[in-house]
Amino acid sequence: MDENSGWPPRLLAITTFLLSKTGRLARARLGDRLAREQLRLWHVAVLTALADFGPAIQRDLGTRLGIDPSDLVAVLDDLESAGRVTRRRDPADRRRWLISLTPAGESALAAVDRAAEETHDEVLAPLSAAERDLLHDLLRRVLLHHDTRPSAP
Amino acid sequence: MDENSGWPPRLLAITTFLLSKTGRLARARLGDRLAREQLRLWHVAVLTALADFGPAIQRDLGTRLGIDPSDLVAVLDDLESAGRVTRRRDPADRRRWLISLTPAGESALAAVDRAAEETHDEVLAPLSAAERDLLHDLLRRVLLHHDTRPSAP
DNA sequence: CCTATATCAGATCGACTGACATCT
DNA sequence: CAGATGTCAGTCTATCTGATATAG
Repeated sequence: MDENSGWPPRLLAITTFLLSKTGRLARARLGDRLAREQLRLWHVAVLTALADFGPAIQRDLGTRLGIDPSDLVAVLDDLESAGRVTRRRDPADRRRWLISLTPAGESALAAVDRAAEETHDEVLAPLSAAERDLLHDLLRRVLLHHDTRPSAP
Repeated sequence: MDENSGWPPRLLAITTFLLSKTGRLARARLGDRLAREQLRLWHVAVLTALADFGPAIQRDLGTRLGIDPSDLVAVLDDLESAGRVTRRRDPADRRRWLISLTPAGESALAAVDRAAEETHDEVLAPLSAAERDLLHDLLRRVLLHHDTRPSAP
């Protein structure tokens, strides 16, 4: 089975190489589908955070999602000009912006769900449903074990 | 378990998101260890290809590994100036360079094996040995299913 | 005065594109 | 001449740094 893959067997033996390659594949395919909805991955991360945790201060969004504060600016500019989030000053601390999801943002999330499903069918095609669940669980445990991003504000 | 992870549950539900994140994690950690040996990931790919398949024409290396021919130039420049590969003109077709592994290249590969093992212990820490094998097999099947890179010239 | 927040300008890196000299 | 091979210059994107204006 190694023989017709084209990859050097020594490379295929390195699990982190496989992770890196499949990760890049997954990112590219998901990104393609999201682009049809005028969305990028960071946009999705922000929308899901607002949907799951409610309105948030810009800075907290950044630390929670692990996106650089300076890059978050442009992401929110995009989402705001598309009407998917609103930026309001926090009356209690006027340095802060309070970010909220709009109905347009919620419907964008519905499109994200469809895009994710389609991407899974494509990317995980060689795996059975049970194997997909298994892969999901393994990856989830790996990610959460290493995560430095989050923690409570 | 979702509650203390910091990530939005909706994001964690997307397998391709997990793949993307863990892939980036794996790439970063492996890259750190390889940097100690003055190696990058593309350097490793080239060295393994030469070790597994023997000397190769530059262009075949590029198509086999899926690296852009123009980027391969710099990768080989690095490896050659470090004495890890040699570039010789193909006497039969003087447009072509014939790339060969040197003893220094082989010993670099030994260092790569150590780096990969250390990285696995770090990145896959939350998984048992059996689970690591399982993850490896699942990722391998996903990657090989999608691969467009290889095939015979 | 010192810190926090948001923003902007720029460096860096990896992947990709287009032009080109050399050789078959 | 047409096509293949390797090389160089430049673009594009994502990520990260550093400086700055405003507010607490």
